[in-house]
Amino acid sequence: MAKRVSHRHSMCGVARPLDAIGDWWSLLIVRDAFDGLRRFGEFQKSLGLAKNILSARLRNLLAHGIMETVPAADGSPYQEYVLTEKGRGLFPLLVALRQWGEDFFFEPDEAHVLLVDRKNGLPVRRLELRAQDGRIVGAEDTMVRLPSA
Amino acid sequence: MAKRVSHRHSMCGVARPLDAIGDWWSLLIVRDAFDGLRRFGEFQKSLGLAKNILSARLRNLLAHGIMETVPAADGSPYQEYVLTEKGRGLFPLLVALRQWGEDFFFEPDEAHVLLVDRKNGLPVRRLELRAQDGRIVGAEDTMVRLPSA
DNA sequence: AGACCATGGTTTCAAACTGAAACCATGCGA
DNA sequence: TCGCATGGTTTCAGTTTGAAACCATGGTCT
Repeated sequence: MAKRVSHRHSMCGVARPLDAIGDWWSLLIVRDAFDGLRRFGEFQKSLGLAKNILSARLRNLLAHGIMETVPAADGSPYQEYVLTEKGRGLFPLLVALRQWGEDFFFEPDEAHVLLVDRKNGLPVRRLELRAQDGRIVGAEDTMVRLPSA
Repeated sequence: MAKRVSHRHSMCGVARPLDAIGDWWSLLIVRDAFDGLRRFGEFQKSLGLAKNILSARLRNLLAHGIMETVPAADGSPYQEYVLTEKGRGLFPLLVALRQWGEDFFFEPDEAHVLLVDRKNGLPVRRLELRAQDGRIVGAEDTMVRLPSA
């Protein structure tokens, strides 16, 4: 479970997060958690994955501090799985994924789930990346700089 | 390769993109492609993955229209792999991943690669998600709305 | 108490996937 | 012609996946 990328360059800033998340199922679990799901059974029903797999993925998310268990909530003798701060930090990633999906995986007229502002129900804008001076920048406008200097 | 999530609800707006990407390796390939890598050998050296796996992942990325092959460039008799429009659309996702990594996987003083503005070498800002009215919104401020209405 | 059931897992086992290494193919240049 | 660089494919053992069966705990009903 821990040896997916044998950190050859001690794992770059993209590989390390990927390794922590684990796999796609984990990300779908996190998404469901953002949607308010908390119980083992809820995740299982929502995602339709095998219980052993769900169990392993939750364990991994706990181990990486992305989710944590809390004793109960409604008095039932079970525990619930909730996002940690670190887990909630995945929100922009999920939004990016969703917006990419909207752009390239749905016909213009095809109905799809929409991420909307709670305040007024209007769809949110696109994610935007800005430079220090406030310009919106894309891939072409940026580059990675090594730790160095 | 195509049956990772047996689209139970015909696959939501998050699962469908995930399915197309394939796996973590694919995302690392895309990241390398953003960094200018184009050749089979370059990807293999950079990522250190087995050639058969790289071959399979590239095939998958091609099949999903995320990358495409172009005849040559420097006259060599080989093809190069470049991002399509769809592939370039993954930029925000990679940025999200990178920023999450910066937040939770590096010590404050630990050196790490930085995404900078080409124009002036300054680090870019954080990704931001805004509502229609311009407010910056987080997970708590949003919800998903079903196709319905 | 005893039977039953809901929830949340673990175990088992066959099939699929992964990845290291060996092999193959093509197009050079010496 | 030989040798080599590049870009793959094939082979095969080891790992992972996932469906199904099983197990455990605690509550409910009678």
